[in-house]
Amino acid sequence: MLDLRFIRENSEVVRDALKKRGYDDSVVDELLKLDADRREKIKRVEELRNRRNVVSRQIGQMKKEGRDITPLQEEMKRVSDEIKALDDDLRRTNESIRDHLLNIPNIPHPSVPVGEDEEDNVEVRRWGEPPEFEFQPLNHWDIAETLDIVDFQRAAKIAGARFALMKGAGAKLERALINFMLDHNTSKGYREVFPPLLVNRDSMIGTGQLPKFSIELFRTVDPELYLIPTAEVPVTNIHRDEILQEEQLPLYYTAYTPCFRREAGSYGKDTRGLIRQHQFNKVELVKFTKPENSYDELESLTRDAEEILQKLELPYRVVVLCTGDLGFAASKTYDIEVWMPGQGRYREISSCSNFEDYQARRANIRFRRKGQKGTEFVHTLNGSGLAIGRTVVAILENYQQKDGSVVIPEALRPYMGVDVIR
RNA sequence: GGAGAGGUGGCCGAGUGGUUUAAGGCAGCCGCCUGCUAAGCGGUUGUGGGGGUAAAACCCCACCGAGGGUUCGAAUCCCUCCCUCUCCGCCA
Repeated sequence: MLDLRFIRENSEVVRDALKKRGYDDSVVDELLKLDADRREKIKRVEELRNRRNVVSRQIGQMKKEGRDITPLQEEMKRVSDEIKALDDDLRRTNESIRDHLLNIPNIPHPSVPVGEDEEDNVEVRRWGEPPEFEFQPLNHWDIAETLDIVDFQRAAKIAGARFALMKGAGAKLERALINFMLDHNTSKGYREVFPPLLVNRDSMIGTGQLPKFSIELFRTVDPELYLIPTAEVPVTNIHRDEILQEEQLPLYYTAYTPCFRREAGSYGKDTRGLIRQHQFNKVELVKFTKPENSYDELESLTRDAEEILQKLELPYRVVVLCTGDLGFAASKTYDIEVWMPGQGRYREISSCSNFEDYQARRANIRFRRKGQKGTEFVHTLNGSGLAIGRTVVAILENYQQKDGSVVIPEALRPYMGVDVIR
């Protein structure tokens, strides 16, 4: 959420940001009107409240002295009624302002390239060479089914489309990758947490999933809770409504969680295989930082995620998302895309973002500088480190052998206990 | 699921309708005093918002788990909800 005062004082910046993202900017004018209206009403209602406070004190005094207070009481009755009416009015105005604010995306960082869609994302670096095969490389689902390590048929019977049943070495590969990544991340100074997988509405609003993107979420009915689409949600909300001390920052967390996504609107996309599932595992990186450090922290967070692919010796590239492709709450995002021989292209395996104070303002996460009055919002960042399912895909496809077996990357062998899946 | 207790400022803790529109203590910060230290004395200490100012100072409003209600006036009375704790039941 943006600061209303910021919008008031920098309306052109906000309008410009909305246009770059392909959003309608008329909301700015509506907000400015509501804001002026709000402040006018606050002024009036507070004057009335002040009058009521003063006179009520008088009444108490007079009553003690046994004087007649009836006329004052009658006047105050009218004042109170007026306050009540104005309060109702003001509440509606505030709600309307909040609705508008919650639906305005974050402002892209100046370094973010302007563009319409993923075609306009800009590659910033590559690592590794796509492997050469002396045979036609297979899709991961063909490899997996042959090895009998993923069963899509039975998963569909149990749950439906976009679910997978991992079996044998497939299940173990999943578990090995989780442990491997968590160990890597904790060695980089991230504190491991295992959060709730169902969260309340306030948490979803805090990180920006609600109210705008409810269609993407699975929800329980009684009580009303939401299945997390990413560990970003519960982990960022760890410090919701808190005031941190400057010395506590930066805070680094890593969490393994399953993630649940409706994938509404992606019908027909990646219908086969493990790429796009309703339930998938992910290891996440989350940072809380001081504002002046957040962009350096974004760089190091991205490098931390990249290192996992380097250790696994999987070729990848890093792209910076353009304004049109940038997520709603993000100011700047690097996608890490791993090479997938079965598809002959790079596919997203991690998304590392700086949200600046956008989530912190929604979730009310602040800090106090030593020796200074007042508070500031922290900056929040997160990135996948990494998506497990897609890493499985990358390993199966990049390490496939002519005989149908799959070699396990060396760094992963201590976790897998075997060198080859056959 | 049943029964009960409780949620007050960084912490402890008083407060059941009007000099408590949050006492007192602890901790923190500042200063003073003392040639003896975890001693004494005084002051100070939150968050958000509106106004004001060149910027301050300053003035005002709100905040005692959340939201409603009663009242001239609510931490205090009433209603709904949330959370925590204890006991019972059930349970991985």
